[in-house]
Amino acid sequence: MDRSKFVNDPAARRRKITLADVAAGCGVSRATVSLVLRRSPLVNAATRARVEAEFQRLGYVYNRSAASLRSRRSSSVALVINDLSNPFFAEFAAGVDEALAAAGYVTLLGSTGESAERQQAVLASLMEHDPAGVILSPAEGSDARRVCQAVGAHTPVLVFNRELAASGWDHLGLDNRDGARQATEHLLALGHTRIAFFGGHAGSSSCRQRREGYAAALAAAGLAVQPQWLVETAPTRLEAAGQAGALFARDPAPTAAVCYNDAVALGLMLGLLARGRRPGVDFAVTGFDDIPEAALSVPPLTTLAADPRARGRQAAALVLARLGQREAIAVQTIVPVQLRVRASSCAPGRP
Amino acid sequence: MDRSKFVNDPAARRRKITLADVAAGCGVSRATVSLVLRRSPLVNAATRARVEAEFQRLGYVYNRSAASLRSRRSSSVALVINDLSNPFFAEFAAGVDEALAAAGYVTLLGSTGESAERQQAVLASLMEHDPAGVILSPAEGSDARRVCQAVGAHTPVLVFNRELAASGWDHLGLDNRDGARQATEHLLALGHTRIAFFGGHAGSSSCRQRREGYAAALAAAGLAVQPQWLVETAPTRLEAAGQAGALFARDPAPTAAVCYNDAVALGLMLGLLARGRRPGVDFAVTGFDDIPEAALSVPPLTTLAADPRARGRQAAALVLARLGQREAIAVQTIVPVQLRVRASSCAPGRP
DNA sequence: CTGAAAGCGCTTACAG
DNA sequence: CTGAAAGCGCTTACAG
Repeated sequence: MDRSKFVNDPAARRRKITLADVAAGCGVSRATVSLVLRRSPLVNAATRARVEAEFQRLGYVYNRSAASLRSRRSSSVALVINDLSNPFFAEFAAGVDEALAAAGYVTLLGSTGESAERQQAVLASLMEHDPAGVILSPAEGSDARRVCQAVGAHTPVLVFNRELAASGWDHLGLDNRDGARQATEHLLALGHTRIAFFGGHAGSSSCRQRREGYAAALAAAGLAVQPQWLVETAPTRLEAAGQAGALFARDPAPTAAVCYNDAVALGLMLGLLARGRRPGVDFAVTGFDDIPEAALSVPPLTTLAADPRARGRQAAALVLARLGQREAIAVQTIVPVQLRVRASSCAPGRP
Repeated sequence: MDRSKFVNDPAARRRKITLADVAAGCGVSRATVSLVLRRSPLVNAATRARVEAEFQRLGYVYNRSAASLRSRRSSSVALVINDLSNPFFAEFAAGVDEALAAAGYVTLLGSTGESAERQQAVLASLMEHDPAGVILSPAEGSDARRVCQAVGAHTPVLVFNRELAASGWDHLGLDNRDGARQATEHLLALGHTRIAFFGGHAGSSSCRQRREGYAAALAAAGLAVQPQWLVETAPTRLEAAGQAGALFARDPAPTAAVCYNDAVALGLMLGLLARGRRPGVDFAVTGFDDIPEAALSVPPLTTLAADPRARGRQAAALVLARLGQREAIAVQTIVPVQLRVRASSCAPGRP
């Protein structure tokens, strides 16, 4: 009797336990085991107990890919973001993953590093894994048509943060306009009248919207926007620090700046110090995002809180809600942001 | 002629294009198309061109799950970490994802929130997606046996950061002992002789190792460790700030502290300020991790850099290297950490 | 170099 | 309530 092939053949020994093994092990059909797996009420309680005991005994692991293939129902969702090293996106991703896991989905992660080219490759690769839906925070310069081509027409997409013109997809965004308006009104209420808008690329939708809110608040106060108070920078700490001088190139110089985001505001504060001006004493600064460092900088930064983790949970809920009903019209969700007043926004003229 | 079922049936219209469609579309067998997909040199160049044109024309998307099922080769790797809101792990995850994507794998994300219970559930869920390997940064209090049970014997695991006793898996860790030794020697070289070790749970392997390095450096300098200079805290800024007073409860008080990590060090600095002591002037502090905030705190924090993104890439490479040869012996990789000297580590006795 | 057939592990009608 | 059969989209020997 040759049992060696069962005992020694490594391939045989490491074969994974399948549903058929369980069925054979307790003398029922594979269909019945499948019904037990999916908690069907059709199965006799005694049969169910026998099958479940066999799951334990054999150490059965459900093969969800095989199930997805047959049932045409995917249990994964793709999440495509710029970069996890940005705490705003890291928190967002944590919220997405938390909500997807709670709903029984797994998160397929992809990072674009803010490159539209890489975004195409990442999307193509993720689509081969047949996600039920896609949560996409588009890289700067994304082309809606190319993204559409990569994702196809059958997979619902939720676009987060940036806009993707005319894509026809659901969108979840922050109320950039209102946030910048709140920050500007806060500075006006402190007595500032010469207020700059500092940082960001004017071409991006979020920067445009924030500038609109800033301009609207000034206009409502009867103040005109001075062109030399609109300073463009990459949205990074480093570039912002380097551009601080641009605010004081021409008179009248501003006494406060609404910054594109927290990174820019923190950079500006460093740049101000380097020029002998004390942020929060000689010059008022506000940010946008409320990243963890905002509360810890010196001085602490007045900013707008968007709660990215909650936004992640919300994005997951929105994309899951789409799975049943793909024909419906696209939903645009705009989330309010909250002003967090800290010491960086001082009154003008304080010594 | 009833064509309505082809034109109007939504199920028919949204049917995805399969390899069979492509084969039919250019009059070859499915096997040939499969060979084209996998870039086999067996296919005639003209045939290959025809098939590839058909991919374009039909907008074919490869179904990697079906391929994995048949070929028994997975193209995903599971990544299980505590929480992306910790910048150390976010950077690590970014590095893992970068390297996996470059190798053609997709990252399946799971977060434990530092709960061993949740870790079991997350692992079970991820295993159902049949990852080729698992990268696991164990939650505090993980039980190697339970983790083994969830992962099974057939999937290679790379354990990151913490140790998982006797699991028999590959391990990638920081040189905690040497890092703490470097920090302590740096403070000794500045002239300190009363140096505390502040923060962390003495039960965790990383805290134990860092304390060892600290004690070794003191011993090498002929100094004894004073028990009242060993202060335990949760590894958070908040708890660390609250425990600052413990350093000064008994004489002789220390003039410097090697902290368990950056979060603890930043908290201690706040706690020192609250007690009227100026970190970097009256008292020297070092951290561990070099999180982005370390360079920006006031004063900037002397700490040990572990380059978590590079560690992520390394972890991905290690787990991918395991895929072919699962029988081999476990590899323990210890990565050196580098001291970054900043203003928080002052000399003693400066006014 | 290409094709016909079997099969990966599951689910889904359909009988009984 | 349970089982036999077909099939999801692919790959893999095996013929030719």
